Amino acid sequence: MNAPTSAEGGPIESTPVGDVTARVAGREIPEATVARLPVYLRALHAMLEHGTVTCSSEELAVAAGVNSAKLRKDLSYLGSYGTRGVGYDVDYLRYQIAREIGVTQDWAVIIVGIGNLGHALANYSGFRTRGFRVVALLDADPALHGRQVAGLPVRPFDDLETVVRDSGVAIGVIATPALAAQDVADRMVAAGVTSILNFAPSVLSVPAGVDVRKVDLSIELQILAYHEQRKGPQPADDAASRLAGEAS
Amino acid sequence: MNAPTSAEGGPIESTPVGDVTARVAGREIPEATVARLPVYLRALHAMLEHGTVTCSSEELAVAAGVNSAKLRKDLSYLGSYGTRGVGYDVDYLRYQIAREIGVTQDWAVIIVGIGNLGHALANYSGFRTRGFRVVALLDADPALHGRQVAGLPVRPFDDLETVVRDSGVAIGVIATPALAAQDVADRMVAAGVTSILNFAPSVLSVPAGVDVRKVDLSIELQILAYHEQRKGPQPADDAASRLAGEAS
DNA sequence: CTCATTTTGTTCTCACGTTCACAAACTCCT
DNA sequence: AGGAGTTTGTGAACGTGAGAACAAAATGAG
Repeated sequence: MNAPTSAEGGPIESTPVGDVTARVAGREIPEATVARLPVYLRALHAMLEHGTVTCSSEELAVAAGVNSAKLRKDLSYLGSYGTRGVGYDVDYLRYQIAREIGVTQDWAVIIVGIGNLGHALANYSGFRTRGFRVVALLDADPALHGRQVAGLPVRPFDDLETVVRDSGVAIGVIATPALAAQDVADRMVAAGVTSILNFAPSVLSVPAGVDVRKVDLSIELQILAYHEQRKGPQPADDAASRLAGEAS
Repeated sequence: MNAPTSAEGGPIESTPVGDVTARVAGREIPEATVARLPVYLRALHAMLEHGTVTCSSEELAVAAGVNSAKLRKDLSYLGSYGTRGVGYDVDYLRYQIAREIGVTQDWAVIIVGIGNLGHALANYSGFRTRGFRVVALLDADPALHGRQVAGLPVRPFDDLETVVRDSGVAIGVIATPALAAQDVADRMVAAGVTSILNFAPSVLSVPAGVDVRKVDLSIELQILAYHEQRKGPQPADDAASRLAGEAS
């Protein structure tokens, strides 16, 4: 009754995109590549701090944990920023990737739900250093209002619309319990948020044009459990059975 | 110098798997399907709590946020647990998926790195209710040792081997800073851990046979930023420019 | 200047994942 | 009992992604 419209509650998949193809034509970057660009970016950052000026696709591929052919193909979607026979200029490539992703300027981010996880997210330094700036922490619980977390005061959830308008927030992070997530998402969308990172274990339905990405801790563990179970039946509770594999 | 051997530090991809194909033959579940099974499981759980006894593939698909054809194909890899013309028995299907994933019994999990994130993970109730039991919290910082977090004492990192042996831990969670992550992973692997969930922003290299899954908060945000940037050039900092997209 | 060497950018092929469409199978109504 | 109506399970078409292999371009030696 409350949810906007639209099906297509893409959990990890992206939104349909649609007309973007028509606009730029030939500058479409595959989703799989987009997901790897931040990894390359981080590797390049590390190289810069290490003083490395130039690197080959092979070196960067190793640092990013991917195949070098895949790396080159990924980079080719951005343009030709390397020099044959030489490699890539680390700083130049770093800038080009950052520009393509859009993290050359800061993005304003709000976090809704300042529980344990929200706390951790607010304090996560990786945001600040990667082009994101947390501009507001919101929570529905009055007991939290005014308390300082990571240098910011926790504000009432009803400040949402004001914050979005004043700061031009486009990205919202949901760290609430599952039951509240859809309502929070609806309010965010209504306020003008067009990208949502959802940590709550629930499927969000949002209108087309709004991107939702989901991070689910227990799902990750369950995927690991599946593979673990296949390796060898070791129920984890009886410690002894683990030895059966190697030793004897 | 410290890292074990093996390349293939699969970030999200799974391990090579290898001989498993030969062992069971015909019971291989595609990785993409494995990643969705926990979502179905959660939806079924919700239905059970709601008192729903039977559901169609369409209903479950909507609840899980996927296409119904995809859902049916996914379930078909497990076997034929539905009834044509009727649908699926919610509780029966829930059990079958849980069994396939391997969460009918509890898995012991350890968390290394009890900072803000480790704190949040230790308190995350989703673990306990989904077949995972946090058996130990480890941290290298002596200042934390002995402090109670989520009902468990923080123990020295050097207790790792003891804990793994005593509890038969197969799954380790890394919530340390990036620099420590590889060392922690190495110690975990040496101690017998064969599945790792890595929250640190670094590429881990582990031997074949060890699964690593990575959760990277800033990467998720960067992917959102990319799509956000494509929607319309709205730099987020200057709030006014947000209007420029449509008008004029 | 020419040639060998290095490393990128790209093409081609194969495998995987998604979606459609439909036959098989079950229920319910007459 | 028979037929209409549902809903599953699956075969086939289609699109996307991964990896191998190679041509193009740059450097450096002679």
